[in-house]
Amino acid sequence: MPELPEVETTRRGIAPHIEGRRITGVVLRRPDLRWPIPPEIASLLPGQVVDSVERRAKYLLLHTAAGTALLHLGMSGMLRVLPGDTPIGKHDHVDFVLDSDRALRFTDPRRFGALLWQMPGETHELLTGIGPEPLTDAFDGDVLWHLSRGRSASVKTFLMDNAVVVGVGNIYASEALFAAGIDPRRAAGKVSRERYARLATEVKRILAYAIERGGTTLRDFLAPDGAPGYFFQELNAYGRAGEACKACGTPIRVVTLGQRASFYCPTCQR
DNA sequence: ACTTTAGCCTGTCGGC
DNA sequence: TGCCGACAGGCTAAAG
Repeated sequence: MPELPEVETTRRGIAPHIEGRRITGVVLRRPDLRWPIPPEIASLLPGQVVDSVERRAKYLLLHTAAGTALLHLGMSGMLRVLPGDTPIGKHDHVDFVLDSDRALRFTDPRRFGALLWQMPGETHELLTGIGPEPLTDAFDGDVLWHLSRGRSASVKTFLMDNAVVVGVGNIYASEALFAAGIDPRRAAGKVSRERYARLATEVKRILAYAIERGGTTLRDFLAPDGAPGYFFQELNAYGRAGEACKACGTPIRVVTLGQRASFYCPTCQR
């Protein structure tokens, strides 16, 4: 399930093959993803050169002079650059045919992903009102502290709120709270300024390290070149219920917070 | 007006 | 072998 590091890994994998290339055709095999694919993509995109591939939150943005294609991988989405004659699989929903005799192929078994369109100068409404990028200076402990005052939701649910900071999903929220020594069940409004500073630092450190390691592979995720992510081996809390805490040996516990499984060490996290 | 919660979308997997 | 429930992330609508 792609979170920010997996989307960034995907961006870095496809960008060298996409940027500066011309899209010669678009094949839409299934228009019914998370939202319907805007049909104008099939007419506007062919002939366009991809100027750059950007990531904002968990969206990938393919910029062209005619507009920008927004791609979201959902839970099971994958983007790969393949030889143009690669046989079509059951869940291969979109091909962007390139002038390099290859194709950028979007595969998504569960179809929670999306392909949307943004005209030049516009910002898609899904990208408005979302929080700062966690790996920029716009995100720090004071942002968390200020926004959290008076909030009764758990600090983990708060950290996963896209209006607070983007790209921190279930896996990395659990890991960052473990690293910061904060109990995920604690009310967001009752976490101190000092502890939020630590939390923001850990969010940045863990996301950056996960990107360096090629993301976390759980179930479906593979980088565009087919390589698995190796951050999985570094998980200290996520998915380790009943296993010994790597720091103190206490069994890791799991609770449900905001409809999400949340893993923590009852000794190290307070 | 804002925060929080519940529901929905779909395929896979484990258990019986 | 086949069925059923649980689960996954993130957006939306409803509730508080």
